[in-house]
Amino acid sequence: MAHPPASMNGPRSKGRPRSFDRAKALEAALRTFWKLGYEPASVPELCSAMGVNPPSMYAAFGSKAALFIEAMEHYERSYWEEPGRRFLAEPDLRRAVAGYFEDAARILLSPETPCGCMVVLAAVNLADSAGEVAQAVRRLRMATKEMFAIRLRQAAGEGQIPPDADIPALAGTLNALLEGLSLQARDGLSRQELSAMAALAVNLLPAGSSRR
Amino acid sequence: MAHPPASMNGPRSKGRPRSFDRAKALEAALRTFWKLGYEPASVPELCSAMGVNPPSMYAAFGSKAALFIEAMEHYERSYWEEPGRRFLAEPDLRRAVAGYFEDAARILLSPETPCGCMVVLAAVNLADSAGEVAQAVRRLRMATKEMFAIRLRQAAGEGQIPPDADIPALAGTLNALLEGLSLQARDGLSRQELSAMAALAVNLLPAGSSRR
DNA sequence: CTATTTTTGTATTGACTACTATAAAAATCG
DNA sequence: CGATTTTTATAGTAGTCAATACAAAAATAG
Repeated sequence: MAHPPASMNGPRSKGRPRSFDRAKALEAALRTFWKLGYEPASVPELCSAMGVNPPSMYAAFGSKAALFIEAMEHYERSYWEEPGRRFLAEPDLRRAVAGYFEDAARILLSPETPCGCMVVLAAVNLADSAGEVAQAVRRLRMATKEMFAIRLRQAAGEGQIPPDADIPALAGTLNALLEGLSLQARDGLSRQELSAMAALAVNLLPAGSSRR
Repeated sequence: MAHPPASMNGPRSKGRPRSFDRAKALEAALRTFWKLGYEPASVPELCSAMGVNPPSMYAAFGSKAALFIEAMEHYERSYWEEPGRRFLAEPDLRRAVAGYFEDAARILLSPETPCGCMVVLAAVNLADSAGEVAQAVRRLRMATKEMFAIRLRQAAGEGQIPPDADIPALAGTLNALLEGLSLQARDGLSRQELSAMAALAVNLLPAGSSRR
């Protein structure tokens, strides 16, 4: 515990250097929250997974709620940002939807990570005291729905779906199906089952104006 | 507290009679679990809603877990049994699906009850110690999926969907969408929004053999 | 009546929760 | 060097959790 671990900090500040890697500790916390959920993950269990004692965790992250929110933001960036970019960039709407739900099935049942989506599952049924966490999670869920809506508006402008399509309802339904898949993943369905279900998502889209 | 309240028990047993209505207490517990979730609903809070002290609750129901399971079974019978019967009895598959999801939207956002489905939402993210509850909830969720599968097999036999349709995937997708709607309901969507989404469920069904 | 049985309310149990007071340790600054 | 600052580990804090020990109360049985 003599030298500071490899971390790219600027000019060393004055006090005793931190003896753990903040990013790795956050990753460990993410895994624990993802697997157990917000409230079942106790602070001692989190700290044990992080390899850190409670006072160090509180000094570095502030509180259990702040640690969760930071872990969730890291999760979103690590797992969903790139699929989201592909979804928005794919010119063909049906290919975009099929591709996104394929990505989702892969993420939700990756053998290397806990089952299901952390944002959907890890913060359901919170006590009133965790209102801060519930708010942050809801905001992220709404962002995904809005992403669907953006891509659908674009498709409506290009005639890939009828111009009078009910875009909020479509976006909401895609979002509901996506969140439902997380529950299925945690209930133990196989990767094949989940992929077969994801492939049906495109059926929710109404026919393009070129076909009617 | 002199006479036993109106209850249709057989020959009175020996000891001091119960001073509360077991069925009404169960109903109050159901509301509390439904609104708060399994773990956030504390025993003192449950007992307060039931108008009963903890020892009486434990004598009547056994444990918090047993109380939840009994409340959930009562919930299922009270709210979903009849829609399920209609779904299985309706001869036209598309009308059956549309009707069931309409019913669901109404139940999930009834102004008189908490938002969302108790079976889907009230027992997500449980601590390991609540394994008994998690198992009971999962069993009920699987029963709903099996109900979809039964009706789809019947429809495939009648040519309302292609005979080679992937029925497990279809049933799973309908189930995932239904469960996703519960999350949307709890996230604050309106009855109109939820109904519009529910109406899209029939689009998941492949065209009947008479059309290809 | 007394004996027995069951429910009642009060008050508590030990275990667990998130969080922190304290002081020693380890770095930089002057 | 000594002074300052920050992190560390130990050992707690107060509060809440599900579940109960206990004895008074209220019924039936004989």
